[in-house]
Amino acid sequence: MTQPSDFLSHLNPSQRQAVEHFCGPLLVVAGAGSGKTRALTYRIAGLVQTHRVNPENILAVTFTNKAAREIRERIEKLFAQQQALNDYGAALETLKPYEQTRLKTHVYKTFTKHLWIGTFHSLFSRILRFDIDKYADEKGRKWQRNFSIFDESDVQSLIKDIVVNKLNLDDKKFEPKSVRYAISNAKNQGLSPQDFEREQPNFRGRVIAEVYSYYEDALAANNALDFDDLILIPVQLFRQNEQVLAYWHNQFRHILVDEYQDTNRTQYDLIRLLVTNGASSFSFNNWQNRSIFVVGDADQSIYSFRMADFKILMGFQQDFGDGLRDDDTRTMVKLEENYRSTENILQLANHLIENNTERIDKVLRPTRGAGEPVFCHRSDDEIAEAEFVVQQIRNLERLNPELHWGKFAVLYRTNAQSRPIEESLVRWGVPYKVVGGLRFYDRKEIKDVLAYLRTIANPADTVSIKRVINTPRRGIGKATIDSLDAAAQQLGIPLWEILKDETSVKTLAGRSVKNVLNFAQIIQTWQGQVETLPASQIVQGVMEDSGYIQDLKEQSTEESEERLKNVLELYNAVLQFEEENEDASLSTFLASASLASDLDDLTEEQSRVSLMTLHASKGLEFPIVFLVGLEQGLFPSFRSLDDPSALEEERRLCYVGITRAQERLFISYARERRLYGTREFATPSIFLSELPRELLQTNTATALPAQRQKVSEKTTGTASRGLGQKARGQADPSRSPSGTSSGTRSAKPWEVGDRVLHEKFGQGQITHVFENGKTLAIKFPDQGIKVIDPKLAVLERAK
DNA sequence: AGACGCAAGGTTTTT
DNA sequence: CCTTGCGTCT
Repeated sequence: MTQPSDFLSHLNPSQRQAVEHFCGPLLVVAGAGSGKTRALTYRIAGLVQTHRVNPENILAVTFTNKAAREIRERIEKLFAQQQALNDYGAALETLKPYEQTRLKTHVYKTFTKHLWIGTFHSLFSRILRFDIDKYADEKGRKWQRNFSIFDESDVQSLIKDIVVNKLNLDDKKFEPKSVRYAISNAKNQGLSPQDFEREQPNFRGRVIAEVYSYYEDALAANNALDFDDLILIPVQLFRQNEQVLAYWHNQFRHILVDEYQDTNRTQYDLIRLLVTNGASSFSFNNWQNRSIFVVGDADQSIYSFRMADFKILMGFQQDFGDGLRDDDTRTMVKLEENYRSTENILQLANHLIENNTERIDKVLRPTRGAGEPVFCHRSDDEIAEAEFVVQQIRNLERLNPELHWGKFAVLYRTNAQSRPIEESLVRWGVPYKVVGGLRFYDRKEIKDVLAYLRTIANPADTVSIKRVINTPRRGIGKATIDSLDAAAQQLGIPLWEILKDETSVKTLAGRSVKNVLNFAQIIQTWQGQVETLPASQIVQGVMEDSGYIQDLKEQSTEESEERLKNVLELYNAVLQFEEENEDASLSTFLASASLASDLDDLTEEQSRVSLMTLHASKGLEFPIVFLVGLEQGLFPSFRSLDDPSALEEERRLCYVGITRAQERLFISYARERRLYGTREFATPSIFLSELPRELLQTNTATALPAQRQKVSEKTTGTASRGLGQKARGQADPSRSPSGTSSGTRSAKPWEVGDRVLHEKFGQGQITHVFENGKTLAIKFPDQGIKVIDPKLAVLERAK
């Protein structure tokens, strides 16, 4: 295209240094509002245009779909602008709409489509769709390319099932939630079940290791992965198969990582493997046509509870860089000019964060005027606080024509704090939205439909089958499902193998045979179409055939109407997905649905006040920001009060909150707050005492008091009451390999290994005997395994 | 199979 | 205080 100098002129010297970087390592320390996305996008554009790098060789990793989308769109726009100058000699904006569209399509087809931009999870799930069949874990567990991705609730119930039913343990003592957390942490540190077990000194740890191992069995049996696996398995695959690693190492010559402070150990390992091809990173020195470019800000590291480790960012210089000091290094650039906030707001942020010890020296430099003073407000309680916020919003909106509701944000530490604010907003008729509430893909009806689709895409996915087999109600009760499932488990085959076999169903399903067969028929029909029909048609077909739509229509309650609407919304999402992805298939759609936090909210609400947690606010900006609930024990959270590094993370969270504000910032706290039903006196947050008085305007003459450390007492109320008393229904078949058969022609009981002759299926061999011979599993050479009732079938001994 | 009642537990949660 | 989930009852 044209000379890159065109767009370099939009950059300050530090940004330019980052963007002009070609090969080798570079750490970009990018303060809040310093234009890091700009640096990232311009650099990618520069790689392609100036250095003629093939877009397919560029891997840009983010943590959110939103960030990935933003980068992609901005690159597209950048290219389109260049192309406009080339083709028309005019700015893109001055062209006719259809000319703009033509340009953008062209740019997409020739450049952006080929870039590997996405989240860690989506990019590496894509890689696993190519290569997971080359992987086996240390116990030999294998997965296929049509794997399902289990969400958090699938995973939790799986773990609960293991704790209660497999290990017969008390789920009070081994809460599925905390066991799950431990397993997730293990995976995020790159530990397999065996690795993990070796590290466990005590009983509890070893039990968790056992759960972990069973959990992996269950995932493999379902041909399913959890979120952590999408990172961990590539790492392990790359380590065990050097051809696979070499392939991707060769593919991704230029790797960029956004929000590098949020990477965890496993993600770091993954990046390192791709960069170094498995060579020790310290000795790795071959930067020929290759780069690693990371952007991050240790001061905005707020996800340590999800195993993110900002020390990985702090170690970059030693890991990959030249390790030289700030003035001499050629592998680090700092972006310190802030383009977002007024000087008053920035000074406040700078002062606050200087109270942290663990950081990279960095000061945000203002580029804008001083602005209004930051206002710190004290209220009597949370109701008064909410009232204050809403009155401020109303006044500002009324007095400033340019300030519509969408320019305000209220940020809080915990979701529970939204309620009083919402109530006030409702009372005064101010429109608002709570960001990051219930996710679209977490709705029951959406999960139901997705479970149907997963059943079709991946028949081994027993979790999904069980979810939908009787949804909507089709007369398949618990007893029937248990009997089918028990047989499958004892045979060590997926439930679906039983369901699709008419004979087995007839043997096991009792009164519900017809219903089960109908269900299996529906699924099987659409399975046959997966390769030939577009995903949208399968979705539509299944939703109708399954009676799911019909059922919702018949209910015709307010709730079911809403659900119906959502299901149709999902169908639209599939259509949209097909438009945007030429490799759209049922599997790829399901992956994108599992990895999406929400539907693409393209109707960017301009007319509502935004309410969200501080965590959810990262990466966003608003002209007017309210930061509420600045009280000890709330913010900072009581769990951080006795842990210095946790307290520093809370402080970073506060720093994130402050730096969201562009024009005006309001901070507030209450003297008394309702918490879990009881009113409690509140102490002003320690963070307030760290803000310079002269930058604050207050509503009280009272100086903000020095904070008193209040350690709330944690209620420990788990009286465990012995082991779980759940009856375990089945006799162990291995204890009674033979049984008595009443209605067969043979007096001698059937045994495993017996050769039989079946009236219809011919020669076969018994592989299992259930419940003293009431039913048999017989393997026929052509028909596979069938579960058969010897009382109903004409069965002879064969030799 | 569905509704109702009670007990427990309640930071944050990009994927 | 309020929400969620499970178990029991009909």
